Amino acid sequence: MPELPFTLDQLRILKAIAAQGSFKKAADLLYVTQPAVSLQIQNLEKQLEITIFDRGGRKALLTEAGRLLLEYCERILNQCDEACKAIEDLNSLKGGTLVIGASQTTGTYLMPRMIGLFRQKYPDVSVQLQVHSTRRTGWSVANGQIDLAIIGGQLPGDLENLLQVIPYATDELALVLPSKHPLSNKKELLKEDLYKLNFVTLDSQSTTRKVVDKLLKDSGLDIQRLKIEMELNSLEAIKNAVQSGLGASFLPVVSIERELAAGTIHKVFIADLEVKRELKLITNPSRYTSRASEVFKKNILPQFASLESPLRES
Amino acid sequence: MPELPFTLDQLRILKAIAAQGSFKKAADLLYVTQPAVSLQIQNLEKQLEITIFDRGGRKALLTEAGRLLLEYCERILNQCDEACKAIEDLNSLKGGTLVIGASQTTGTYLMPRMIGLFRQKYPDVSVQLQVHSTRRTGWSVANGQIDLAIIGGQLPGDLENLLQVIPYATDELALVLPSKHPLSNKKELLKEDLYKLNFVTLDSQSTTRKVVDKLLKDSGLDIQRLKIEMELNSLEAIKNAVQSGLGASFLPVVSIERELAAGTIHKVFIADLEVKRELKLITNPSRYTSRASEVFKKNILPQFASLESPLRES
DNA sequence: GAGTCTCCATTAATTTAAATTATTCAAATA
DNA sequence: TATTTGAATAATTTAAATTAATGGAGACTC
Repeated sequence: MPELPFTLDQLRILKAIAAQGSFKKAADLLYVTQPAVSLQIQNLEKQLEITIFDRGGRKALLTEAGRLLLEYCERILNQCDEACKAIEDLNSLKGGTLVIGASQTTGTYLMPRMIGLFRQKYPDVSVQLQVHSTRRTGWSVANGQIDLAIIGGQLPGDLENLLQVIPYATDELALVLPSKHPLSNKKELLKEDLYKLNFVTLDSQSTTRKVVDKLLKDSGLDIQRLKIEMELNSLEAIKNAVQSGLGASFLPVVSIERELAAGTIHKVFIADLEVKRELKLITNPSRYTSRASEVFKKNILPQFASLESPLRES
Repeated sequence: MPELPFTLDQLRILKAIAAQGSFKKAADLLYVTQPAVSLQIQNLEKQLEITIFDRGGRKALLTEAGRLLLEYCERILNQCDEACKAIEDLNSLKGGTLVIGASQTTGTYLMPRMIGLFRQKYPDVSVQLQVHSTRRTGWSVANGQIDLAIIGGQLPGDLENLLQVIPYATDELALVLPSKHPLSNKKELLKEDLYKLNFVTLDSQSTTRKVVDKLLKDSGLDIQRLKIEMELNSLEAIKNAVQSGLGASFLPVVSIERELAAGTIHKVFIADLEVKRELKLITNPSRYTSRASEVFKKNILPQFASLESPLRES
């Protein structure tokens, strides 16, 4: 790899002299002294083994070699300016990309609203949302493919230490019934009532399903006795199934806001049982945090966080 | 004019690290120490207020900002390389332009051969020949529009001091007669014989004409008594006129080599009279001398110079 | 899982380079 | 010829880069 025979400063000086037609004026323009300019040009001429300026008369005139160099000089300096601008844009969030990871639920119901708000504030940052399993999302954050993510499940142990995990919000998994279900007008059910219901659930691989199962089990219920009508792999499908009267389900409240308002499904409380899960923000502390990521974490997330979230403080 | 937030060296280092995936390897590649690389990148990051590399693991990975900068970096460095190559080409005469000035005579009969030889040796240098009066050529050399010139006449006094004038060759202005002229078979004429001839001459403005007039006058001839059949402004026209038997003329020998060989015109000597003029090389010592000009002066001109020329020495 | 190796960051000391001031030189203007 | 303006030069000061040595964190070895 060859050494560079000139510096950007020298090119800048060359350009200034060419524009001003004088070493002195160029020096004034660049806020340096005239000898500094003279020396830099001398160095440049020495290194390139060419004469750049005719210093004959009152004005400094370009030689042929000087004109040739000036052409490249202009192009190079323009590229530099452009690079600076691009970097500035990136810093001021007028560009760049933010990659957000999320689980199915948050990715479907929460993230779109967050991203909408973010894009409203920073329309020039392109945002990419990657909806994957908790596990895969965790790994993506670990190796830098994702800037930050919201997950609802439990990370594998090794990732737990590697990543920064901040409790972000509490997501209630509400028991919902078809609106014409006999139990749907009751304010509160007993745990035992659950055994009378037919459930439409997520498939058993899903993090949300696992969370629900664990909570029900922990509260003393025998989940084997619960009747599962069908297992679907999409929350939307489950919602439709419930609305169609096919059964009950535990669904994240964020996913059924519209349906609850429209009255097409009913949410019922269960005595002594709250099915809730912690949504957690995960980031990779050992990796570079982009401005966009920083801003998203500081300004956007708190607006959607529940009251208990540590993010509320910032 | 804003200060530049980075240097070419920094960009070079950035590129090397990105290519090698390691600070150390980049340092080795660039023949500098590792801390030098680290510091340069730190400065770059500080100045641009961005993080360029993820130094998390074993490898140095580019951040988004880093990738953005690298793109510009490559473009800028490419331009720099191109500029270097262009300058090198210019230095090694693989490019550039040589502007040569000449009077009518040398421009028509001498220069084309010289330029041919030059172009044979340096086919990538474009050569421009400007045929003008001695006066105008002198001024063009003075203000740098012409790199070097061969003139046959006398420069205005003010230019004489400003420019470097080197005697280059002696150009004989031979007396030529139509081949069927009664005097054309004589070996030598007497000065008085000139009064018997009809002359076809250049117009009285021309330098060559003035030179001839002066020499004849100095040798004791009364130029008023010489019969001038016609005045033409082109040597070629005069040659044709002589060949057609319209009269005699003093013509530069270089311009009539072919005609003498073919015997279509005759050259005759005059006793006690040599009509000769000095062809002079003029250059501008206060101006930059291009490589092409240097080479032309040193390598090409001597090959066509007469024995007495100082250029023969070099 | 302890040790070693590799790689990046940091610090201090030296060296090198660059900018500045002051001065000289040259050319153009009056 | 005297005066002014611009560029080159010399010497000092100042800043910056390099070197060398140290420290720390991850990765491979046994």
